[in-house]
Amino acid sequence: MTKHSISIKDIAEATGLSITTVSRVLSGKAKQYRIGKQSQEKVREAAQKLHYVPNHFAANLRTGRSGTLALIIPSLNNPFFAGIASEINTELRKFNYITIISDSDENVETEKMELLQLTARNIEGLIIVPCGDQWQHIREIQDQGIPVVCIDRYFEDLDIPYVSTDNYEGAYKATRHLIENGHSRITCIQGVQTSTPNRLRVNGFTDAMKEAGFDSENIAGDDFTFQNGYLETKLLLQQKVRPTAIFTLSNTIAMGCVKALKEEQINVPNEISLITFDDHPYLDYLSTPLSCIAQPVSDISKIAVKFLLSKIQNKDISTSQVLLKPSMKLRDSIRKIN
Amino acid sequence: MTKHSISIKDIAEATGLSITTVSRVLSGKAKQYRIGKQSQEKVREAAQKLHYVPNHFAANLRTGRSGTLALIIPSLNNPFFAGIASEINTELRKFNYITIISDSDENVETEKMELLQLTARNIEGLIIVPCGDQWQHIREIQDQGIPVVCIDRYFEDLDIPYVSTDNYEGAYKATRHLIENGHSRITCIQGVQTSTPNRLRVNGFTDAMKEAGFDSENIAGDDFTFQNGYLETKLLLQQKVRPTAIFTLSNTIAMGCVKALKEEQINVPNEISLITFDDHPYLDYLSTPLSCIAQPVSDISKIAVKFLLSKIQNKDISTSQVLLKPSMKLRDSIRKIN
DNA sequence: GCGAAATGCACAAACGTTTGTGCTTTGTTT
DNA sequence: AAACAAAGCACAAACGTTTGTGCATTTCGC
Repeated sequence: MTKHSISIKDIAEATGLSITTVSRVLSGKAKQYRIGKQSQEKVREAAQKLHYVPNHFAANLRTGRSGTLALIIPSLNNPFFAGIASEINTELRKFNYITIISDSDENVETEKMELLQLTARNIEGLIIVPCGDQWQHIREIQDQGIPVVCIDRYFEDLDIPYVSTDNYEGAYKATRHLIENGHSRITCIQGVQTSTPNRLRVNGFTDAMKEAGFDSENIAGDDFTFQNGYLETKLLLQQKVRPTAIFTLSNTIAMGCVKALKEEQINVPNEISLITFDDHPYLDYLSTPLSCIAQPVSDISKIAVKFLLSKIQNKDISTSQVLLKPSMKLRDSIRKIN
Repeated sequence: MTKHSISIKDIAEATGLSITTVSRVLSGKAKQYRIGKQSQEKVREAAQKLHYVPNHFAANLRTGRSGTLALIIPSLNNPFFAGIASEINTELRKFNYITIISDSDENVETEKMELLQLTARNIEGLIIVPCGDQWQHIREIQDQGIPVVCIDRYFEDLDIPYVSTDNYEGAYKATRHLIENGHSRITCIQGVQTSTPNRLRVNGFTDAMKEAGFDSENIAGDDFTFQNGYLETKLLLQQKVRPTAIFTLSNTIAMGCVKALKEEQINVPNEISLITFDDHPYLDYLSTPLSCIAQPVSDISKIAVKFLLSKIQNKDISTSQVLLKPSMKLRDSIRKIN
């Protein structure tokens, strides 16, 4: 019904003050520009009564600041990323920012498109879980003066800030745990090989295996997907000598693996032990509750937000790079063998 | 590095054409305003070379159209809603809209705050899963001329369009299925009582029970949460006469229920059968794969988008209200008893 | 070749804010 | 009472687009 949404001009007319004054009161600059108490009161009252809603577009056109931050993740359907999104969304709201969440669908081209769209909307900062090994377009954003923070996946040796898990240690710990339980034929099902986290996780795995004097070459797969986990496990089970344990490098891979194991009627952990990267509430209720390396999702998100905001405010361009310690959650998916 | 992001003015200078012409070419109005082929070419070339990125703020200030739609859901952490969000996000991108996803955290006040924020950003439409039984603020948005579509949860007898599942039928079917398998002592664990879907689901349950001549009063709980499912199941198990089957009205409730059953070492389905509303990939891999009433999430999302877009384009204010048929997915959580 | 129609483009206003600057009024100091 | 500082406010430009209108120039029918 409201034909024309009301502007500060309307408030100016209603109060008999100037547009300037109204703007200054409403944007909290009253003190700075010495607007009298009474005028302030009048303005606020009128704004209330007229249901004034500021037009961000006009304000942002003028100031260049959009009050909008962007979050790009590979997939909202992945509970791990959904968790991050939720956390970051609520965290940023506390600081009066609105977050535009984009789903790159694990596709670098989509990621680039999104990024273009987002810059057109003058985002003031970006938190991104890059979905490929390309970083030029991300770096470009940063070079345009827009603060960027990578989370989960990141690029080593680049001056883009990141906060992630100590993937090497997580994988090393998981592998050690399997070894300590008597396993020596362990297969690792990995994700995208070019991604840093995957590389580090694989390193953790192979180092632990080598240290123990075991074959560290049993690495299969090439994608952080359900399908990959499923297929690779299927293949694995057709070998003459099966592994005694599988280490999957993500929750999606793990679920595919579980599906394959179930289809082949392999009992976990009696026939094959299983441990995975990433935690999820559901893991507790699977037919065999799955042991895992849990990433500190909440901390990662909060620190990423902190980095981003401090960069936005201080224009502090020092590169901050942090790795948080993962924790191991033991459930019932690992059997001790002699 | 790029000191000052380049505008159509820069392109105008580069090409020797006027700002007007550049604008018209770039916004696809070249034909309409009879801009010559050559000029068009020059403009596009320059835009390319200068890496022109349009400033939405300016454009939107002028046109009033923001290219932004909003989606409000109760929780990104709920895979059911995350799925909807993902679907809608990608669907809307196809139409060159950007979606702002907001998480109301199952809190009406937050929902209202979000909505206010969003109107300030001139959203052109809203898809919402309302988290309470309050509708005034939503209705207000619609009255402002902004198309609104409710999904999943909605308000009966109101002229706000919605697309959801036929909750009554889903619940009725689930209950019938239990009854046909010999169950008569069935407890239903419900969610928020004031919500329409919950009410209809309960109706479906009680109608099926009454029809069969069974006690239809065994309804517990009051929240769509894990905790509620957990607690109510715990209480349930302390009764002298336990139900032979449980019907949970959401995936979150189901998981809480599963946790409680597991703690009390109740075997599903041997001791108690279980069926739930909402599907999820994980359900297949639980210790007992859970039978469920699956909602057509993808269809719901797509139809909602369709409604919204048609309303935006045609300013068609006819109220569209649709209920889609749910499907029953049988897994291994229901035991046939004599 | 003449008038009319079609083609190709530019002027300038407008969208709703923010903000540097400057004008008036009031208060304070001597 | 003169001089000056502080308080309180308004003017007007600017942000980067879009768009109604109008002025040239070309094309065409005859």
